Amino acid sequence: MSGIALSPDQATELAEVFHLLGDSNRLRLVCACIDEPVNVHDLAEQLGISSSLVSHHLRLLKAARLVRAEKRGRQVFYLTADEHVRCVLRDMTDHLHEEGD
Amino acid sequence: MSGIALSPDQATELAEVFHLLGDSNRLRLVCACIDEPVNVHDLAEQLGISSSLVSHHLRLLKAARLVRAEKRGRQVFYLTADEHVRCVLRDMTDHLHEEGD
DNA sequence: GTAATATATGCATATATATTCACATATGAT
DNA sequence: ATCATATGTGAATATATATGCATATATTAC
Repeated sequence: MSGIALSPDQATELAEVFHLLGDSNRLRLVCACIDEPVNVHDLAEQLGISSSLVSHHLRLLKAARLVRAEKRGRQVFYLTADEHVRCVLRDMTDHLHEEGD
Repeated sequence: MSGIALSPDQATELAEVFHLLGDSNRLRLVCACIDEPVNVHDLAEQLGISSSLVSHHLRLLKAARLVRAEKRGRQVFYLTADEHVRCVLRDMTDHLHEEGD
Protein backbone atom coordinates (compact mmCIF):
# COMPACT_ATOMS: atom_id res chain seq x y z
CA MET A 1 0.00 0.00 0.00
CA SER A 2 2.62 2.52 1.06
CA GLY A 3 1.88 6.20 1.23
CA ILE A 4 0.61 7.89 4.35
CA ALA A 5 -2.74 6.32 5.14
CA LEU A 6 -4.69 8.83 7.18
CA SER A 7 -7.89 7.76 8.85
CA PRO A 8 -10.84 10.07 8.22
CA ASP A 9 -10.48 11.40 11.76
CA GLN A 10 -6.77 12.03 11.46
CA ALA A 11 -7.31 13.67 8.11
CA THR A 12 -10.01 15.90 9.52
CA GLU A 13 -7.84 16.92 12.42
CA LEU A 14 -4.88 17.77 10.22
CA ALA A 15 -7.02 19.38 7.57
CA GLU A 16 -8.47 21.74 10.14
CA VAL A 17 -5.04 23.20 10.75
CA PHE A 18 -4.34 23.57 7.05
CA HIS A 19 -7.76 25.03 6.52
CA LEU A 20 -7.04 27.76 9.04
CA LEU A 21 -3.77 28.56 7.29
CA GLY A 22 -5.61 28.47 3.97
CA ASP A 23 -6.97 31.97 4.30
CA SER A 24 -4.51 34.68 3.36
CA ASN A 25 -5.47 37.02 6.16
CA ARG A 26 -5.22 34.32 8.80
CA LEU A 27 -1.94 33.15 7.33
CA ARG A 28 -0.55 36.64 7.53
CA LEU A 29 -1.75 36.95 11.09
CA VAL A 30 0.00 33.79 12.21
CA CYS A 31 3.16 34.84 10.41
CA ALA A 32 3.08 38.37 11.76
CA CYS A 33 3.25 37.24 15.38
CA ILE A 34 5.59 34.34 14.89
CA ASP A 35 8.55 36.00 16.61
CA GLU A 36 6.98 38.25 19.19
CA PRO A 37 3.55 39.06 20.58
CA VAL A 38 1.63 41.67 18.60
CA ASN A 39 -1.57 43.39 19.66
CA VAL A 40 -4.77 43.38 17.67
CA HIS A 41 -4.55 46.97 16.56
CA ASP A 42 -1.04 46.59 15.20
CA LEU A 43 -1.98 43.39 13.44
CA ALA A 44 -4.92 45.11 11.81
CA GLU A 45 -2.77 48.01 10.71
CA GLN A 46 -0.03 45.76 9.40
CA LEU A 47 -2.47 43.76 7.31
CA GLY A 48 -4.62 46.71 6.32
CA ILE A 49 -7.85 45.17 7.57
CA SER A 50 -10.29 46.05 10.32
CA SER A 51 -9.66 45.12 13.94
CA SER A 52 -13.00 43.41 13.93
CA LEU A 53 -11.95 41.08 11.17
CA VAL A 54 -8.66 40.44 12.88
CA SER A 55 -10.52 39.56 16.03
CA HIS A 56 -12.79 37.15 14.20
CA HIS A 57 -9.84 35.35 12.70
CA LEU A 58 -7.84 35.32 15.91
CA ARG A 59 -10.71 33.66 17.67
CA LEU A 60 -10.55 30.74 15.25
CA LEU A 61 -6.78 30.57 15.46
CA LYS A 62 -6.91 30.64 19.23
CA ALA A 63 -9.59 27.96 19.38
CA ALA A 64 -7.31 25.72 17.35
CA ARG A 65 -4.43 26.75 19.60
CA LEU A 66 -2.37 28.07 16.75
CA VAL A 67 -1.98 31.34 18.63
CA ARG A 68 -2.03 32.26 22.30
CA ALA A 69 -3.38 35.46 23.79
CA GLU A 70 -1.66 37.54 26.40
CA LYS A 71 -3.48 40.42 27.97
CA ARG A 72 -1.55 43.58 28.84
CA GLY A 73 -3.70 46.35 30.17
CA ARG A 74 -6.43 47.02 27.66
CA GLN A 75 -4.52 45.47 24.84
CA VAL A 76 -4.27 41.82 23.95
CA PHE A 77 -1.10 40.52 22.40
CA TYR A 78 -1.15 37.44 20.25
CA LEU A 79 1.67 35.05 19.62
CA THR A 80 1.98 32.06 17.35
CA ALA A 81 1.67 29.16 19.73
CA ASP A 82 2.08 25.95 17.80
CA GLU A 83 5.77 25.24 17.52
CA HIS A 84 5.27 22.80 14.73
CA VAL A 85 3.21 25.19 12.67
CA ARG A 86 5.90 27.80 13.15
CA CYS A 87 8.36 25.35 11.70
CA VAL A 88 6.13 24.60 8.72
CA LEU A 89 5.57 28.29 8.06
CA ARG A 90 9.24 29.17 8.15
CA ASP A 91 9.87 26.24 5.88
CA MET A 92 7.18 27.24 3.41
CA THR A 93 8.06 30.92 3.33
CA ASP A 94 11.70 30.05 2.79
CA HIS A 95 10.70 28.21 -0.34
CA LEU A 96 8.40 30.92 -1.65
CA HIS A 97 11.22 32.46 -3.62
CA GLU A 98 13.03 29.44 -4.95
CA GLU A 99 10.04 28.46 -7.04
CA GLY A 100 11.22 28.20 -10.62
CA ASP A 101 8.82 25.95 -12.47
CA MET B 1 8.62 44.68 13.40
CA SER B 2 9.99 41.14 13.27
CA GLY B 3 7.73 38.23 12.38
CA ILE B 4 7.30 37.00 8.86
CA ALA B 5 5.79 39.85 6.90
CA LEU B 6 3.99 38.34 3.94
CA SER B 7 2.75 40.59 1.19
CA PRO B 8 -0.88 40.03 0.24
CA ASP B 9 0.28 38.30 -2.93
CA GLN B 10 2.71 36.03 -1.16
CA ALA B 11 0.09 35.21 1.44
CA THR B 12 -2.46 34.39 -1.24
CA GLU B 13 -0.02 32.14 -3.03
CA LEU B 14 0.92 30.26 0.11
CA ALA B 15 -2.63 30.17 1.40
CA GLU B 16 -3.77 28.50 -1.80
CA VAL B 17 -1.57 25.53 -1.06
CA PHE B 18 -2.79 25.30 2.51
CA HIS B 19 -6.33 25.71 1.36
CA LEU B 20 -6.01 22.70 -0.88
CA LEU B 21 -4.62 20.65 1.98
CA GLY B 22 -7.40 21.96 4.18
CA ASP B 23 -9.98 19.52 2.89
CA SER B 24 -9.75 16.10 4.49
CA ASN B 25 -10.41 14.20 1.29
CA ARG B 26 -7.81 16.12 -0.64
CA LEU B 27 -5.36 15.79 2.20
CA ARG B 28 -5.84 12.04 2.23
CA LEU B 29 -5.39 11.93 -1.53
CA VAL B 30 -2.09 13.74 -1.41
CA CYS B 31 -0.90 11.55 1.43
CA ALA B 32 -2.05 8.34 -0.22
CA CYS B 33 0.16 8.83 -3.24
CA ILE B 34 3.13 10.33 -1.47
CA ASP B 35 5.37 7.28 -1.93
CA GLU B 36 4.22 5.76 -5.17
CA PRO B 37 1.78 6.53 -7.99
CA VAL B 38 -1.77 5.37 -7.34
CA ASN B 39 -4.58 5.25 -9.86
CA VAL B 40 -7.91 7.00 -9.45
CA HIS B 41 -9.91 3.87 -8.79
CA ASP B 42 -7.61 2.69 -6.02
CA LEU B 43 -7.58 6.13 -4.48
CA ALA B 44 -11.36 6.19 -4.48
CA GLU B 45 -11.53 2.76 -2.90
CA GLN B 46 -8.93 3.59 -0.29
CA LEU B 47 -10.78 6.73 0.75
CA GLY B 48 -14.22 5.26 0.39
CA ILE B 49 -15.46 8.00 -1.93
CA SER B 50 -16.58 8.08 -5.56
CA SER B 51 -14.12 8.17 -8.43
CA SER B 52 -15.89 11.27 -9.61
CA LEU B 53 -15.16 13.09 -6.41
CA VAL B 54 -11.57 11.90 -6.49
CA SER B 55 -11.26 13.22 -10.00
CA HIS B 56 -12.69 16.58 -9.03
CA HIS B 57 -10.18 16.94 -6.24
CA LEU B 58 -7.25 15.67 -8.26
CA ARG B 59 -7.94 18.28 -10.86
CA LEU B 60 -7.48 21.02 -8.30
CA LEU B 61 -4.39 19.38 -6.86
CA LYS B 62 -2.91 18.95 -10.30
CA ALA B 63 -3.66 22.54 -11.28
CA ALA B 64 -1.72 23.65 -8.22
CA ARG B 65 0.98 21.16 -9.12
CA LEU B 66 0.74 19.36 -5.83
CA VAL B 67 0.31 16.11 -7.73
CA ARG B 68 1.43 14.90 -11.12
CA ALA B 69 -0.50 12.59 -13.42
CA GLU B 70 1.00 9.68 -15.25
CA LYS B 71 -1.08 7.82 -17.78
CA ARG B 72 -0.71 4.07 -18.12
CA GLY B 73 -3.10 2.50 -20.54
CA ARG B 74 -6.57 3.49 -19.56
CA GLN B 75 -5.61 4.25 -16.02
CA VAL B 76 -4.09 7.44 -14.67
CA PHE B 77 -1.71 7.24 -11.78
CA TYR B 78 -1.23 10.19 -9.52
CA LEU B 79 1.80 11.03 -7.48
CA THR B 80 2.48 13.74 -4.96
CA ALA B 81 4.60 16.16 -6.91
CA ASP B 82 5.63 18.96 -4.62
CA GLU B 83 8.68 17.87 -2.71
CA HIS B 84 8.25 20.57 -0.17
CA VAL B 85 4.66 19.69 0.51
CA ARG B 86 5.69 16.09 0.96
CA CYS B 87 8.12 17.24 3.59
CA VAL B 88 5.48 19.28 5.37
CA LEU B 89 3.03 16.40 5.31
CA ARG B 90 5.48 13.89 6.72
CA ASP B 91 6.39 16.43 9.33
CA MET B 92 2.78 17.10 10.28
CA THR B 93 1.68 13.49 10.32
CA ASP B 94 4.65 12.59 12.46
CA HIS B 95 3.42 15.03 15.04
CA LEU B 96 -0.17 13.87 14.92
CA HIS B 97 0.46 11.35 17.63
CA GLU B 98 2.72 13.27 19.97
CA GLU B 99 -0.01 15.78 20.69
CA GLY B 100 -0.50 15.80 24.42
CA ASP B 101 -1.79 19.23 25.28
C1' DG C 1 -17.00 -2.01 -35.60
C1' DT C 2 -19.40 -2.82 -30.24
C1' DA C 3 -18.95 -3.43 -25.35
C1' DA C 4 -16.81 -2.54 -21.12
C1' DT C 5 -13.95 0.01 -18.08
C1' DA C 6 -11.40 4.22 -16.33
C1' DT C 7 -11.31 9.16 -15.96
C1' DA C 8 -12.95 13.54 -16.64
C1' DT C 9 -16.32 17.27 -16.71
C1' DG C 10 -20.45 20.31 -16.51
C1' DC C 11 -24.31 21.51 -13.88
C1' DA C 12 -27.07 21.90 -9.75
C1' DT C 13 -27.12 22.63 -4.88
C1' DA C 14 -26.53 22.59 -0.14
C1' DT C 15 -23.33 24.14 2.98
C1' DA C 16 -19.50 26.74 4.69
C1' DT C 17 -17.25 30.92 5.42
C1' DA C 18 -15.03 35.62 4.93
C1' DT C 19 -16.37 40.07 5.51
C1' DT C 20 -18.98 44.14 7.11
C1' DC C 21 -21.60 46.63 10.34
C1' DA C 22 -23.54 47.63 14.60
C1' DC C 23 -23.13 46.97 19.19
C1' DA C 24 -21.18 45.12 23.49
C1' DT C 25 -17.61 44.70 26.89
C1' DA C 26 -13.43 45.87 29.21
C1' DT C 27 -9.77 48.85 30.68
C1' DG C 28 -7.43 53.13 31.67
C1' DA C 29 -7.52 58.20 32.15
C1' DT C 30 -9.59 62.41 34.05
C1' DA D 1 -18.79 58.90 37.77
C1' DT D 2 -17.75 59.97 32.23
C1' DC D 3 -14.97 59.54 28.19
C1' DA D 4 -11.90 57.38 25.12
C1' DT D 5 -9.65 53.35 23.48
C1' DA D 6 -9.11 48.30 22.61
C1' DT D 7 -11.10 44.16 21.74
C1' DG D 8 -14.86 40.90 21.25
C1' DT D 9 -19.31 39.32 19.37
C1' DG D 10 -23.74 38.68 16.90
C1' DA D 11 -26.35 38.97 12.85
C1' DA D 12 -26.72 39.59 7.90
C1' DT D 13 -24.90 38.47 3.44
C1' DA D 14 -22.40 37.58 -0.56
C1' DT D 15 -19.38 34.33 -2.18
C1' DA D 16 -16.90 30.03 -2.37
C1' DT D 17 -16.86 25.24 -2.53
C1' DA D 18 -17.59 20.15 -1.68
C1' DT D 19 -20.41 16.75 -3.37
C1' DG D 20 -23.62 14.08 -6.34
C1' DC D 21 -25.48 12.98 -10.70
C1' DA D 22 -25.51 12.65 -15.47
C1' DT D 23 -22.79 12.50 -19.27
C1' DA D 24 -18.65 12.67 -22.07
C1' DT D 25 -14.20 10.99 -23.46
C1' DA D 26 -10.51 7.67 -23.76
C1' DT D 27 -8.64 3.07 -23.89
C1' DT D 28 -8.69 -1.91 -24.08
C1' DA D 29 -10.93 -6.28 -25.30
C1' DC D 30 -13.74 -8.72 -28.32
